[in-house]
Formats: sequence, structure tokens, C-alpha cells
Amino acid sequence: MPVAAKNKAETFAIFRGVEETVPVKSVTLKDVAKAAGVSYATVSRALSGSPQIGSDTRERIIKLCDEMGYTTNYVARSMVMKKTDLIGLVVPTIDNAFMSELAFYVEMSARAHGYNVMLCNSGPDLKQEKTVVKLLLGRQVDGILIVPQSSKTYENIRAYTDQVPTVFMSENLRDQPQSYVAADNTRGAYIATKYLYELGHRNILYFGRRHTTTHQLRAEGYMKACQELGLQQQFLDSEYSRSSIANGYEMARDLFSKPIDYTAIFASTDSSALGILRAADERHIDIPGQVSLIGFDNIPSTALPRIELTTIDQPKREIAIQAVDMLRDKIENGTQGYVHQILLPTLVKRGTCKALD
Amino acid sequence: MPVAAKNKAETFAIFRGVEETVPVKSVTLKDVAKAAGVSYATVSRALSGSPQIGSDTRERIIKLCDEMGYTTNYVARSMVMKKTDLIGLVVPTIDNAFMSELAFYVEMSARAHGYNVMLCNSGPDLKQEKTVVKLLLGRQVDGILIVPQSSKTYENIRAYTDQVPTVFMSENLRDQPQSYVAADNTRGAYIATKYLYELGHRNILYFGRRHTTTHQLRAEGYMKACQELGLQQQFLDSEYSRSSIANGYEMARDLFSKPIDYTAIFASTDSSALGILRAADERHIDIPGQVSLIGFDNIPSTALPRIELTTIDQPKREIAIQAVDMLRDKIENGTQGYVHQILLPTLVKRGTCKALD
DNA sequence: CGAAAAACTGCAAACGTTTACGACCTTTTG
DNA sequence: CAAAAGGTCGTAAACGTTTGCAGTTTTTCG
Repeated sequence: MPVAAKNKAETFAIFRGVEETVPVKSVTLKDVAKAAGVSYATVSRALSGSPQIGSDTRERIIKLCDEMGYTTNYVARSMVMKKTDLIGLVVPTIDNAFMSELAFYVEMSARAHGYNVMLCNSGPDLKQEKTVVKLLLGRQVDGILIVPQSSKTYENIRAYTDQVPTVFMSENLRDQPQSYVAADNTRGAYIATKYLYELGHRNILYFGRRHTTTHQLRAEGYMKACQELGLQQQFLDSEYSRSSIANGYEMARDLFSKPIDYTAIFASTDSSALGILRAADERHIDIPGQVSLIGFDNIPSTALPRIELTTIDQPKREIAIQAVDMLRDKIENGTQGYVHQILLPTLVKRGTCKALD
Repeated sequence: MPVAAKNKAETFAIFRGVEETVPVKSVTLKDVAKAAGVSYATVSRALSGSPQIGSDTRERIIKLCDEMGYTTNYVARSMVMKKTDLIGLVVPTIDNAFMSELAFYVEMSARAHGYNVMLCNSGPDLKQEKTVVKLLLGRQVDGILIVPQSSKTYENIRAYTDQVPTVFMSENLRDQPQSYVAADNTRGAYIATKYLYELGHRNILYFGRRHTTTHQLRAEGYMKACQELGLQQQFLDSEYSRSSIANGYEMARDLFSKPIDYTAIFASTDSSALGILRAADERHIDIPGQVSLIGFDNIPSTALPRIELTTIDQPKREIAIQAVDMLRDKIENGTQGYVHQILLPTLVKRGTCKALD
């Protein structure tokens, strides 16, 4: 695990002083009960809004709790309630614009409904993914939200997903019996290709991976559009398992060293599109002058000045919110079936696509 | 809270079928004890590696646990152990390149040491920040790692920080009696300014906020360098409370509509530098041809093609790792004092600064 | 062989809650 | 005015662990 601190030499610490921290023994129900002269069951009822308690004593107790700084101990509570109000969020790496935006909305929405989220990075391998899911189970989370690492994730954690409500995010699971909410990748790719077509492009290159379900679906959308519109299909497959700017750049360098027999590129990922941009700049290939470029995901970087990448937006906020709603439904209503929720991606036009004349 | 799903109309769901999920009653110590024909205390000891147990029975029990799929219930465990092995991570918004990178390393490092992390967004206001910290206390976290919202955070959550080990990240707290680990903002700004000076620049504009401690320190570093080098100081203050590309852009538009009497800009934040870039492009001001630009933070976007922003790197990974180390020390050794750990930022040269001739 | 030591295992308390049940007191009702 | 009804509160069990202590068995060694 890459977590050891390097260049310690470059750090320096200053010890400043000592706080007068009192090791606070947190106050319990029993404490306020004693102070109020009632049993601690009564205090519990006062806090939980039980009807079987006098409104005068309730107020008195609540006020006392406030004064004494009582906060209910959630782990004790979870113990008896047999639920933790905790959901596990597992993402390949939170260090990633797409994931972190998802995580943001997940946490906000979850908390708005009384849940806290436990964050786990599942990267880089399937073993760790399995480990963190198992860990989450031990923590007794009420449910799990997971962005799968690859198409193998389902098999990888199958043993646990029937022990706790689980919904997959972002990655389509196709025919597997699991709930998920994701963008319609096929349609997004279709929209992108068709947009390029409408701009006059007839030779469109598909650039990217095809060996995860998500990317397979994107490729399918591209192919469907090509068939409908009578275009020839052209692929540049990536052997890389993770798409990144660096990988896209490497691939694009190769690509641009050969004759250019296309007028537009559909990159299956914004990251790879960004890599293409770098390679193109290096080779003095004008985008969109010589070739148009469209990406997929609409990560924040695409909106940057000088980048202005035209792309397909994955509605991250909606994916996150729908996912926690779906999970809540499973948790709170014990809903048993599995649901596939597919959200529409949208075209966001910026500066890297140009009409052919 | 901005969490309601919009454009539901654009979504559609497909119900596919029903899983044959058995509502699994999770197996407890008592269960495996019965199966093994021993008391559950013995099972507990077998798992926990207690010395007072026969190695033959231990192996037998461990094997049995494996077969029965037993995983220890952490909430029950936490109950008696009086610790949860949980640390709370609170950041203004995880939806932010800087925070998410920090969070990534925090989670990795924490888990490597047996802790799980509970993630909370504290934004946008101080009230919510207080709320989530209180929540974390109720969850009985062993410690809290927090990236403060503003310089008011310390006062805001002071009532809780002495109830649980806490270390602040990234924001310098100056003379306040709280542990933190952060980059040396003053020095970073000093380095940036001096670099510009060495490139021949004599009129350097400080661009950004100054009303948070962090930015005040950066301004001080700039001022110190100016004094030492005999440069005139020039400020463009932002009235915005949060720095973002949009804010930087707005400010820069105003700026560029007036005569340009500087040859370089030190932006107190990469985000604002990105905003400057956009405004400059709009006005056809050549960067770095006409004016050099340096940022602060080294967020991932700065490394993008066509951006290539020269900047000062905050060692996020080191900050994260040192912070959890410091927190662990407080938790596990009950260390009482407070420590300020200050890490050296470094200059990363890219394309937006040019030597004056 | 016998006793002390060592090795192993079980009993039971404790952690801080929630809640079913029952007890008590007050009010209503016929 | 007695009984039923309703309201209010306390008792105690339960949740699944860990661990001090005591009890039992085995080993060791004089």
C-alpha cells in the first residue's frame, strides 16, 4: 500500500504547548436519569419522542440533557436497534473527479435522510475490493453503494451482496441480478456519434477501451449509430485497463504518427480525450480544425479554459441521489427485487467539434 | 439541502425480476460456540489471538468460523472495547480536487492502520460543520480529521475538540492550541514570488483573497519576498469568500479592463489562476507572453495540456499521511500536547511563467 | 506418587441503549 | 362510588462482544 510518508526530511514540526484537555467521560442516559430523578428508560423515551410520557417531564429532561451535554451513543443504540444508519460507499479511488462528485452527492443525500457514510477506496485490485466490502459488513452497515472496479466486481463480491442491500452505481451490470443506477452509455455514445454525423463527419474513429461493460455499451452505441447512418466503423482499442490522460496520450501518439483517415474522434472517456488533446498539440494537429473531438463523462476539467471539450454528460448528481433513494427503499421497506435505473446522458457542446464544410 | 432529484422525467427504470435473497441472520459467536461445543468466550479468544487457549482448539474454531462465515460484529465489539476504530473525516466539500486527493490518502492510510473513515461534507455553512462534528461524536469516533471551512472553524467546534482527539488539516491555525498539519503557505508564496523575481519580473501582482488564515499567510510570504527584493507590492483583493474559477474569472475581467502595469501575477489559488487564464484568453492577453502567471496548490487540472500552469505544490499525500499519524498518536498513546506540523511546498515549473528579457 | 504449576476453558459482568410488560396513579364513566 | 380506562413511569431483558476471575484438567517435577 502506497502510504508511507516520503521526504520526511522536508518536514519540520513545532511543539507548541499543552492543552488543558480533561479526558471527558461522556455522559450517559444513566447520568441524566440520576440527575433528573427518574429511570433511564424515561429519559430514553423523552428523547425518542415516545407518546407514553408526560409533556412536563419530557421538557424538563430534554432541557437537562442539553445542559449536561448528552448525546446519544449511536453504537449502543445500533446494538439494540439492529441497524446502524450507516451506509458503505466503495469507489475505486475517491481521488478522481467523477468519483468525488458522486461521493459528494451521496453523502449529502444520505445525511439528509439520517444516514452516515463510510468511505472505502477499493482500488487497485479485486482483492482489496473484496476486503473492504467484508469490512463494511463487519461494521454492520445497513447498505452498500458501490462503484465497481471492473465487470468482474459482481462475481467478486457476490457472496456479500445478498447479506446486505446493495446498489451498484455508474457501471451497467447488464443482465446480472443486481440493482444499479447508471447513465445510458449506449445512448450517450449514440448521441455523440450522431452529433458528429450532423456536423458532416463521415469518418469517425472510436477511441478507447472496450473490455468493461460500460465501454462495451458505449462501443455498441457508436456501432448502432454507424449502422443507422451508414458510416464505416473504425476502432482504436486500448489495452490499458484503466483509462487515464497518460494512457490516452500514449495511444494518441501512435495514432497520430499514422495517416489520418478520419475527421472526428469519439473518445470513450474524457480522460482519454484529454490525452488526445495533448498528443494533438504536440503534433500540431488542430482540434477542431483538422479533427473534431468529443469525450464522455463531462468531468470538471473539460470545462476549463483552453480545453472546452465537447462531451457527453453523465448526470452524476442524479445517479447519486437515485442510488441512495433506491438503497433506502431496500433498507427501509425491505424491497426484494432488483431494479435497473438508467439515466439519460446529455450532449454538452463546447469547443472541440466543428462542422465540416 | 440541495439534494432533491431533478429532471426525473429524463430517467426511466426497468424492473427486471426477483432475487432469491435469503434474509441472512448473521452468525454470532454463540452460534459457532454451539457448533464447536465450547463456550463463546473460547471462540472470542480463539479469534483475538489470546495466548490462553490451546492451539488445537484454536485452529479448529478458526476453521469453523471460516466455514460458517462468521465475521465479528464491530458494533458489539466497539461497545465493550470503548473504541470504534473509526475516524471522522470532515471536509468542506469532497467534490473538489484538493479535498478528494487528501481524502484518498487519508482513507488509505487509515485503513492500513486498522481504522475506517466516516466522511462528512461540512459545507456550506458553519452550522452544518458543527452539526456533522456533533454527529461524529455521537458515532463515538476515536478521532477527527478536519479541513476547516474558514478561520472561524476553530471557535465553531471548540466545544467538541476537547472531547475527542482532533487534528486540523491544510489550514494553518496560527496560534490556536490545536494540532494541525499544513503546508507552509508563507514559504510557498515566498518561493513563488522569488521565482518570478529571478525571471526578471519587478512588478508582481498578488491576486486573491486575504481573509482566511491560509491566504493571509500566503500574502505575508509575498510581502516578505517583496520587501527583501525591493519590489513594490500590488494587491487585488477578492471579496468572495470561496475561491473558484468563476470568481477568479470575474475578478480578472475587471482587472484586464484596466491598464496593465505588472508583468506577472501570483494567484493565491490555482482555481483563481484558471479563472485568470480564461479572462486573459478572452481579452487576447498572452500568457506567458505578456504576463506570467503562477498559482498555488497544484491541483490536477493545472497539469492538463493547454493549461500547464506553473504553481506551488501542496504535498497533499504527505499532509494526509502525517495527519493520520498524528491522530493515531493522540488516540493510541493518549498524547496530550498539540503539535503544528508544517510541510514544505515546492515549486513546479510549467508553462505559464516566462523570463523577461 | 503427590502436589504444585501450568494450561486451558467456562461463568458472568459490563458496555449504553430500546422497549415489552407490568405497576401505579389519576381521571372518566355508568 | 366502584370499576374501567387512560396516562405515566419503572423493571428488566436483550443486542453481541471482551475479559477478569474462578474452575477444571493436564503437565511437571521433586
